[in-house]
Amino acid sequence: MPHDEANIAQAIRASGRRLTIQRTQILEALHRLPGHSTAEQIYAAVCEDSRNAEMAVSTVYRALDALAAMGILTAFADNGGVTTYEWAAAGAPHHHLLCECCGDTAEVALASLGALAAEAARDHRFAVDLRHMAIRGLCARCQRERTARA
Amino acid sequence: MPHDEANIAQAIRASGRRLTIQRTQILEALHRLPGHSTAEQIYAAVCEDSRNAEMAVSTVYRALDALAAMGILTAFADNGGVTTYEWAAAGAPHHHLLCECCGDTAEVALASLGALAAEAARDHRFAVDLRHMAIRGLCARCQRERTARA
DNA sequence: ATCCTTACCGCGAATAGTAGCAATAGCGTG
DNA sequence: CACGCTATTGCTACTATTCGCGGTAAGGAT
Ligand SMILES: [Mn+2]
Ligand SMILES: [Mn+2]
Ligand SMILES: [Zn+2]
Ligand SMILES: [Zn+2]
Repeated sequence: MPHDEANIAQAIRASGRRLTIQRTQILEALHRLPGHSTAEQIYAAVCEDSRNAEMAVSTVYRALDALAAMGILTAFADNGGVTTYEWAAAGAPHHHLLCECCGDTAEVALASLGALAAEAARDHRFAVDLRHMAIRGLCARCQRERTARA
Repeated sequence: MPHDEANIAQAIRASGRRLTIQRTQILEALHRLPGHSTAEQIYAAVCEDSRNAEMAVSTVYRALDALAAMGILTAFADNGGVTTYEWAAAGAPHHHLLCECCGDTAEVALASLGALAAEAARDHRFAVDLRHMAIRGLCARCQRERTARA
């Protein structure tokens, strides 16, 4: 969860990983980008900075994967199936409502997910990953359109 | 939800879609395959049947998509990100617990998802799609391994 | 049975993301 | 600071899935 340079660097090394220039540049790009970003967007942001040498896209995918595995970033698959990243520490813990119809995504905090996690733990000894969870369904607008058409 | 030939055929036509031989063969393959299947597996099953002429893979993807949109099949992205299909009417309504660590998936019924749907509807006018929902986290075994290692 | 509309098919190209591998470069150690 | 181990990179090939297009064939209506 550390959001500042020094702590992130330390966390990366403490986990047996290495702080490469590529990862540094990716983290810088993430600091510049607001909210949710995809690997392609982050790659583009890295390329934009003329001080950076060229980087392979696969490096971005692998770096984001590693940062998410460490809990520094959170990831979720948006409606197009594209993986989307965000600082884990950004704002309050929240979840995503993805409309299957229009593709819209909303950030919300759902209290009843606590009960879900408790039930899964009690009945199935399963530890639900609540961070940045994506829930699919229909947004208000698309529900209206669907009932209007029927 | 119809599981038998005649009802499915009728539902397909009623929705303005067409019951092509390709779709018939895909439905036959689905009847043969047990549990969850991926598009590739269904494609392989269609090809296996020597009575069938060759079919393009993209046709399978499109057919499964259409059948899922009609509610005849349900789909969810398994741990590898591979889309997995199942008869919507098969067994009791259930959900999936996907272990992010070992990739294992378990089928369970979670009562507290009702409260989640209610909360999303009340606070965000969002209709959660509870059918075949996939929840990620850590299975019992992987939790044990993780605490043992720490 | 014949016609007409248009949903659907096959094909080939494009996309997001992963995997394998040899070369490179962090970083803990002496 | 030089050394060695191995995590990581760049590249390329590959997988799962989607998309556009011109041709085909369901199936409702004469
Ligand atoms: Mn978010
Ligand atoms: Mn299932
Ligand atoms: Zn919507
Ligand atoms: Zn597991």
